[in-house]
Amino acid sequence: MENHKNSTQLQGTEKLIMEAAKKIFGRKGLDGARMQEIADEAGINKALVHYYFRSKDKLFEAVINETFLSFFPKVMSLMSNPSISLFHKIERFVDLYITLIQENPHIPGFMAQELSRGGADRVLDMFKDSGIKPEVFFKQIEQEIKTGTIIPVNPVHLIVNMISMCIFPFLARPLISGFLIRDRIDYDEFLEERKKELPKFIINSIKKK
Amino acid sequence: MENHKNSTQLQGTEKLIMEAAKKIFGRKGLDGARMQEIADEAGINKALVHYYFRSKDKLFEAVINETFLSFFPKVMSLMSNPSISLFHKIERFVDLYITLIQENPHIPGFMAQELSRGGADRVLDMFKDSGIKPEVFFKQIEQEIKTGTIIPVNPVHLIVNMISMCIFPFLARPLISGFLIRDRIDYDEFLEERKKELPKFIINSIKKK
DNA sequence: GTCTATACGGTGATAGAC
DNA sequence: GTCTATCACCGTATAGAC
Repeated sequence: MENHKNSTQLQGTEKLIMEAAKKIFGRKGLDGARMQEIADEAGINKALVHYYFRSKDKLFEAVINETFLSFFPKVMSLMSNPSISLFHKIERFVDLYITLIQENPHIPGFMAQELSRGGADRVLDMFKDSGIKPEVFFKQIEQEIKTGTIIPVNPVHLIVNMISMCIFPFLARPLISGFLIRDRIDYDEFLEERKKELPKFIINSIKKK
Repeated sequence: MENHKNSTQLQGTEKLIMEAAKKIFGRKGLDGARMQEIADEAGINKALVHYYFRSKDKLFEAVINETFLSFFPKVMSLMSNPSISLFHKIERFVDLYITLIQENPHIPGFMAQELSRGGADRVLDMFKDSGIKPEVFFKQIEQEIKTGTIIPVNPVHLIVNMISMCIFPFLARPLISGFLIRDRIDYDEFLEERKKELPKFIINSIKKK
């Protein structure tokens, strides 16, 4: 895999374009986005976008790479750190995950799109390239099961559950907001509450009583 | 809201188009899908699609309506049935939800797309039109909290958790499959296992010990 | 590097024969 | 109802001046 600059290294116009592209692609997808729209968002001319990234596909590719590279390593290095206890790890996972998405709101849109586009292979590749092994987390779970701290669970279901509950609320944000209005609750409030409640929910579900 | 025929009432060519459109729109989205592609999938001519549905947008609209109408009522009538106990309701919810999606694999794609397109209002409207009140479910939770059967939980988080864990695995299917290969497990196996494990997981997480 | 103007292809939609 | 042929438009991409 080639080397990729990440956005903090990019400067000036190129960075403007990247940020604009994240926003527009994240909202409308590869097909729905217009190069004109991205140019407008970046406050520059349409031709310049092509000057920097050659084609729409190339630009999309670049955005995908940067998005996942800014995300996976952080989460994964947490998960594969063997010196953090399982429960503590769950707490930090939820907080990190939700916080990262709050700071990069385009991520869920990309996840969904890239996955439905059949881009799973790419994601799996990045995974391997990151040099990080999820086995650490799996082993940790098996260990706690033996110790009797938690009840027997399939680690795959557990991790799927965790990720689902962190990401999906962002995709369903407009829907949830609709419900929250009834209670006069703000969506951001809801998320902050969630950072506290979700770890409890998860730990409770596997803890031995 | 106007009356809509559902797919079981449609016949012949019109039904062929609807089914093809579900498939293609679900995979590629409104913008990514091509009328030609839909026509091919239906085994008919492109002009005929326009003959039946006037425009691409109208067709998409029709597919969205039918999709949600074939889904919401079933789930919602379950949730708002006050004579089913909370735990039993959770079990049936998971099974019904996952089974419905297995039978209509295009649903998750639509959910994600329609939501990211800002179609939440439409969904909320359908909700209201269905004449069903989620309050029943909420009240039931509050009741069980008072009784002491379950620990105090925010009902909104609980329902969001339930829906997240049912839907998201379908969006992430290609990713999960990648992981499962390692264990020589089939995705359908995984789903069947999930129908059994998920209710336990949810009930465990709120049950008082 | 940044702009304006334009070429080019693809796609939604319609007309009209059968 | 179903087809073939065609139009009109829009969006990507490039050429070329500054």
